[in-house]
Amino acid sequence: MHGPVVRKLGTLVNLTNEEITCLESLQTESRSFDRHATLYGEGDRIELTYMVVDGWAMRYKSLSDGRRQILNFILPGDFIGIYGSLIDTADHSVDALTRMQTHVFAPQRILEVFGKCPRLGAAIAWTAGREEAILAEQVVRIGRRSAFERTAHLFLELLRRLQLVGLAGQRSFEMPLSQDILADSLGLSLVHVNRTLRRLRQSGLVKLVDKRLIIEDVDRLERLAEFSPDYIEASTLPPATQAELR
Amino acid sequence: MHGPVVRKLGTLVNLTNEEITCLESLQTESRSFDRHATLYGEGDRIELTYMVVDGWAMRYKSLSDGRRQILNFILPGDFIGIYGSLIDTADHSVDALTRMQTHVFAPQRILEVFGKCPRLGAAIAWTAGREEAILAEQVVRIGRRSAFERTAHLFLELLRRLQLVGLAGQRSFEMPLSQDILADSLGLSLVHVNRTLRRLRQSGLVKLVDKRLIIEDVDRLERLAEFSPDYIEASTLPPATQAELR
DNA sequence: CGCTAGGTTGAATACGCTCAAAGATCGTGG
DNA sequence: CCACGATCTTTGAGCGTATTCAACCTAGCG
Repeated sequence: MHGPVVRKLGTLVNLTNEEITCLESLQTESRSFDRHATLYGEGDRIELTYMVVDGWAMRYKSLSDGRRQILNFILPGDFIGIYGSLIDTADHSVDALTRMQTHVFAPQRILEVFGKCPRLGAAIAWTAGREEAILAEQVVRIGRRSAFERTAHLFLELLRRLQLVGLAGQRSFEMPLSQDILADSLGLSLVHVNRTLRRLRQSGLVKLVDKRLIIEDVDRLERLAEFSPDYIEASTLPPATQAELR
Repeated sequence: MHGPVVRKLGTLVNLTNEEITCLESLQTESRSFDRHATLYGEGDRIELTYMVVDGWAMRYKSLSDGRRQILNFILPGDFIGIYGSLIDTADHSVDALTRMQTHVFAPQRILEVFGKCPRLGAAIAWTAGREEAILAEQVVRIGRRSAFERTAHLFLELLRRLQLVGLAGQRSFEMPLSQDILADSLGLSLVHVNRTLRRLRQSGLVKLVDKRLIIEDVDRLERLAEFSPDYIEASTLPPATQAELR
């Protein structure tokens, strides 16, 4: 069984054995983190790149008076610090939200992959593009959606992203997020998140059992939140690139 | 005199003549757009990449009921559709905010540059990373700052970005944005933007003459908005990459 | 058993929104 | 060159969504 990274990149291009070997060359060293561990903080030099095998993390920024905004959530299959070879100090922090398991390597290793396995390199670059698309959707969510829509929309995004790596069912997934964390992601107050969740529950749209989020009617919630999953899934690399990278 | 792209990339790496030639190979074909022209819309195939020589544009998403959120502003020196070789349909739209002048080329040309002039390629890739950093800052701005801080913060961002390409003075620049556009960038209503601008004016922080924004006291405004320009400027490429790309 | 982290609820307040209408500015055609 | 329409700005009034403050409840863990 392959890890979440292979699974995710595999939906994009059919990885050859050589490419899988190439990817595995990045997976020589493992490192795990406890909940609340800080992988790196604002201003730190970025010396390492991580591939997340298991667990959740968050990328965030803090203001001096304690306000905090979560930029996005990092899930299994995601990379942390891919831009390490291009940017030397971090402009945000990354904390583990659960216990995490990762592979670590030097950022320059990515550049080597581009040379050796260009098609795999393209798939990894695509990953970076998708990350930007997720960030863009986060801007719209916070800027132009109501608290109700925002929350629903985030849940649907998490559902889809987790499905892509085989960690969510048709309509449910483990969600290790406190309301406090949700608030800082959604740009809302903790109290208002609590009330919004209640509304979502009372409308029969979601159920929350233990830490598992169950979406009662995915279609209805998608319509309500005007959610479209295009920005998450890989269609394929455009034909031009496919040809270019042979 | 070189264009804004050379100027911007030049702050990052000292471009050799060969690299400048390499960059100029992307500037063979020009195209200009009228104000309000749509470069591409959500769902369109991305077939071309643009380098902006002059004029402003915006990247935005719309909801079905007419709500609109601007993701970021595109200024001279910026690229549009760099991910063209990786993503085949656009998940957002790009409209010209003023008359624009650009250079166009096929997305795959970027890949060629990576091969021929790797250091220049790295500088262009850095550009993409910076774009993500700007988007991240937009998330924080909208999610966790007050209307007053938001507006001030955006103005400072625009000042710095324009200074980088030589299009702003020490404390002022041409800003071709209506309040309606500002509102959709800041996640506020038009009316509230108007009132916020008045407050900024009455506090003696900014002045708006014709379409020129003058920041009365940049330091004070930066402190007030908790603005730090690190995410905009190039420090340098990290040493590891410099070595790698020789 | 007591502490801490997280969840729930109420009450009062405030920030920003909507609706509405009236000026100002600019480009264009008569 | 002026008049007209279109676009953009300004202001008032009332409202609503989301915030703050505060308290209490619950579960898990040492």
